[in-house]
Order: sequence, then structure tokens, then C-alpha cells
Amino acid sequence: MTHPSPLFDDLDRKIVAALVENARTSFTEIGAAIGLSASAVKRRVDRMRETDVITGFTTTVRPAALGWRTEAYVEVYCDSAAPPRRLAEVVRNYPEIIAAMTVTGGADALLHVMATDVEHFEEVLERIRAEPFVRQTISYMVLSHLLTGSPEAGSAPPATATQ
Amino acid sequence: MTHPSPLFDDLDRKIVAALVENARTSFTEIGAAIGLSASAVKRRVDRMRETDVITGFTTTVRPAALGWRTEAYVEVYCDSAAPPRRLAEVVRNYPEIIAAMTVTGGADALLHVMATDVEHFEEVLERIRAEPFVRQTISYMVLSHLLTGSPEAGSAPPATATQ
DNA sequence: CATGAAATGCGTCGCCA
DNA sequence: TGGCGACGCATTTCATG
Repeated sequence: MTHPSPLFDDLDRKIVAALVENARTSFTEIGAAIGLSASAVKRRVDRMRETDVITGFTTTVRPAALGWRTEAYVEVYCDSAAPPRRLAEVVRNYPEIIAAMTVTGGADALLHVMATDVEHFEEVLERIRAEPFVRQTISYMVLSHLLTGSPEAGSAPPATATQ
Repeated sequence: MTHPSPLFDDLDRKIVAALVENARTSFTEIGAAIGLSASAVKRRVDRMRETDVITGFTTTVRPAALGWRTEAYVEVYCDSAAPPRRLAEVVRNYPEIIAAMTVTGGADALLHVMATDVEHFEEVLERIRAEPFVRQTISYMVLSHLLTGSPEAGSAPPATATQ
């Protein structure tokens, strides 16, 4: 068994859960909730930022309010010659691509794309298809979200580990 | 038409961009950067929270550090009888499903699933497939991320609007 | 109608026990 | 780790163009 694990314990988990739920919660309040002083909470948060358990604090917005009204997932099929990892460089040049990953299955990669409207999306798609080693794309336009907020990985999974 | 739109101007956009980049940035600092007082910034943030332009402040974590080491996208094909929207209720019972949406294309819905490992994922998949009106699923396991952080919708799209 | 300025209460952050 | 203290920030109230 793992020992009282000095690397990441239940207190850390509760702190992360609180910060995922609201990133602007004060250390004092978190400390009061879990029975720790504010300085102890700050130390733990600083350590988690250092070890990249916590990667940042961000704000969630309603994309439509900012003008992003069209969302899609795009499967990308690459030329068998080029490794899909090379898409990493390409993908950086598209502000419309908010996530990209290599996947198992028929396609080599999956892109998460945001656009202002369908016309804009079509334009982005044409640019992607014009990239050197992109052979084919298949798009899935998002119609509606069935899950609004993301309860997310803030909660603890069955078992836990580090790295 | 709408005039210089008091609803959402460039200052608001800059504030949102700053908060997306770091949700714990002080109003004072944001104000100094855009030429506004702290109270003015706070008022604008409060208003944006009220109108749901800003939906929350959250913390980004490295999922692997919390024990979520397996990620996948799952296409769901429903029985033609049941509307895919009914998946909304089902999906809520799965902490492993962090996003779900209806999409165009062959599948009715697309699920974003997180699990601790492949065994756990298989177990989740079996539960999903056992749901009443789920006819078929196709899974895409995520191998590696090509885009780490999400520059996201923090930046301004070509044109802007509200609602 | 939104802003800036001042006042108070609270949080943060470094230091020491 | 907790506690203390200085400083900075958030938040409210008030007056102004």
C-alpha cells in the first residue's frame, strides 16, 4: 500500500475540488471548510502549482456571448507518410482550434473547432484540408449540449496516484 | 440598429480575456492595464456574471495527477424511437462523462469520457451500452494531446454579438 | 448611467515559533 | 503546521460629469 502519501492527500484533493468549483475562493474560506489555516492552504496550492497538479486558473464564458456560435469536431486523416504528431505545429496557427489530439480508430487526429458561424467554419475547414499532409476530414457539427457545466475531474476517482 | 452597444464593448472583452488567462487576477491590476478603476472593473464583471457572459471561475488541473489517465470520445447511436435529447438525463448519472452533445453525422450524440484506466473505461462503456435506447457505440481513445493549453474563446472573433 | 475616489473589512504573503 | 503582522485587494458608499 502507499503510505500517508506526502505527495497528494485528501486535503489536497478537497482544495483542488474547491478551486475547480470556484477559482476565486479565498484560502481562508477553503481552510475553514477543511480545517486548515489560510497559510497552510496557500502553501499546498503553491506546491501544486509547482508540481503542475494545478495548471492554471481560468474563467468559463458562454462562447455565444463572445461571438462563437458554431462548434464542431473534425476527424483528420493524414497521409500515411507523415506522422500525425506533426499536426501539432500546424494546429497552433489556428485560433479556431481549441483542442487537438491523436486518437485510435480510423482517423489520425480529432480537432475541436470553434467558429463564429457556418460560413466561418467552412472557411476554416478549407484551410485545414489545404494543409500538406491532410488527406481527408470528417466533420461533426455540435447541435446542442446535453451537459452544461462540467463536474469534471474535480471529484476523486476510485483510486489515485501521481505523475 | 444597436448603438455603440452599452451591452458588451472592447473594455469588457479585455476584462474577459484577462480573466480567462488568469481567473485570480486582481480587479486593480486589470483596471490598471485597461485604464479603469478597480470598482469599475468589478461592476462590469458583476454585470457579465449576471448576464451569463461569464459563467464561472474554475481551476485547470492535469487530470493524470488526479488519477484520470484514460480519455475517450464515444459516438452514441440511439434507437430511432427515442430522441437523443433524452440522453441528457442518463448522462447526468455518469461522473466519468464530462461533456455530452448531440451532433450531425451518423451518430446521434458524442460523449467525452474520462476514466482512471482502460479497465475502468471498459466498465463505463458497458454501462452506457446497457442503457435502454442506446443501440451502438463507437469509441475513440485519446492517445496524446497536440494542444496543451486552450487559448480558447478568450480572444475576440472577427465579429461580435450578444445573446 | 457609468465612473473615480475614499473608507472599511478581509485576504494575501512573508516571517518566526 | 499555526499564528502574527504589514501590505494589498475587494467591496461598498458617495459624489461627479
